[in-house]
Amino acid sequence: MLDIKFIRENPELVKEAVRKKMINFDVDRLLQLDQKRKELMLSVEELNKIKNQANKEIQQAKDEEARKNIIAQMRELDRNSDDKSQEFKKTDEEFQRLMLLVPNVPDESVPEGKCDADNVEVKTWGKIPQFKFTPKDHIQLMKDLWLADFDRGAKVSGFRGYFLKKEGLMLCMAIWQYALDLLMKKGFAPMGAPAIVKQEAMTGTGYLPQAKDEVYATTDGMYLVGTSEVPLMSYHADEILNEADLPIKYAGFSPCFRTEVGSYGKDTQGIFRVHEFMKIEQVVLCKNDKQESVRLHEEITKNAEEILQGLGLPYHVVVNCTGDLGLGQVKKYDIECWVPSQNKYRETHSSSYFFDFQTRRLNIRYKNKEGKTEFAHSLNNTGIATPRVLMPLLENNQQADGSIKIPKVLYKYLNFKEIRARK
RNA sequence: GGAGGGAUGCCUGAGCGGUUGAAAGGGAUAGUCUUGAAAACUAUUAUGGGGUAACCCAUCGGGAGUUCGAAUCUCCCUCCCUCCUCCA
Repeated sequence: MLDIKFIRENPELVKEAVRKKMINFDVDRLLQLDQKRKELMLSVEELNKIKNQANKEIQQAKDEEARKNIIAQMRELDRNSDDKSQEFKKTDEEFQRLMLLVPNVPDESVPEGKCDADNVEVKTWGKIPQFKFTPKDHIQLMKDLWLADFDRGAKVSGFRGYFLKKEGLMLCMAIWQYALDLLMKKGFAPMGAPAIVKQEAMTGTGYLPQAKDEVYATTDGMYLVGTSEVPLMSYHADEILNEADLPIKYAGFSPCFRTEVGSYGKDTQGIFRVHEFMKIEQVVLCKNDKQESVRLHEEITKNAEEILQGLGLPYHVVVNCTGDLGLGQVKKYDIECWVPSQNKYRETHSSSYFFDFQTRRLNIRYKNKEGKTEFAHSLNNTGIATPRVLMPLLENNQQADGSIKIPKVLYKYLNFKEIRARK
């Protein structure tokens, strides 16, 4: 959510943001509503003032006669004030509804574009492997090595269902531990976060009402999170933090659920795009300062790069174009790992910052050195997501004999160094 | 799932339907005193909105209602606690 004052003073900037992010939103209508709301609020307050005064007079009234007189007058007044306050309530509700749909303004450095095809590569790392044999895709590898069962996954869980088996699961667990250890060394506090949350948490982080179709709801009105960013950001909702404690860094671990509507036909096979997965997520709260947000954004992006470098996975970093930004995001980098079978990079990480867009919705503030309360800034990035990362990991590390070489950094978490073909 | 109890400011904790935006204590901040510290004393100490300002409006978990008037009464919701039940 943006500050209404900012929208009033910079309507053109907001309209530009709407255009660039390709969102359907009428800024002028919001501003009209804002004006109307302000006027109604003033008249409601004026009526309240009169009522409050009259109530005091009733208390101090000398006799029953005087009391009754004032009460009679009040009744008259109430008839008018009811209409006004009803109108104010209606206007305010609509205003609040629209405020949740106003997009954040993208940074100047974000390239303009429509979709992920317009994202701009800013960095590459690692050597793309040259195979002297025909490499298999991850699906074939996982089937051959008994790392997953997709047929029974579909039987039990439906479309995009999967079972992780044997070394497939052990590998995932090793990767979690590896990523968590690395992030803990960087000062991130590990947090096991709930995956079932209330609506406020989804709205506060900006997934509702905007992306309603993409989240699962439970029968009792709760929601399944698509990332632990949701519970971890909500963790400090309605709190006033101390500036000295910032930045706060969490490494959240939770299952993640995504309906993947709108992705029909995309990545229908394998473990790249699934309805449920596990993710370690970097979540950061910092002070209300653009430089600090930018600095930390680079930092959490580097953390993810370090995780991938340790795993030896070739990747590139793209800066997402305006059309590929979420409602609240100011800027976003996607890190994409090389996938030999597809001969291209595929997204494994997403690193973004929001300024106070989320913290305004969640009411997360802190006391600054002058003793004033300000909204914090928020950022987040993937640490590692499984099983998705297995796709580049298995494919890039496959050997001519069909086995998989395990990256050295995972040795300490596993009792095997390669996964051999089964007979 | 069943039966009760509760939610008040930074914290603890009072609060008869009408100067209660809210007692008291603690904490914090500033000042006096002191070589310094402690103690003592004094003062300040909620948030949001509007206004140049005086000041005004809203807020006692959230929402709806009763009333001229609600922290206080009624209903619904959320959360917490105790007991029973169930359970990885």
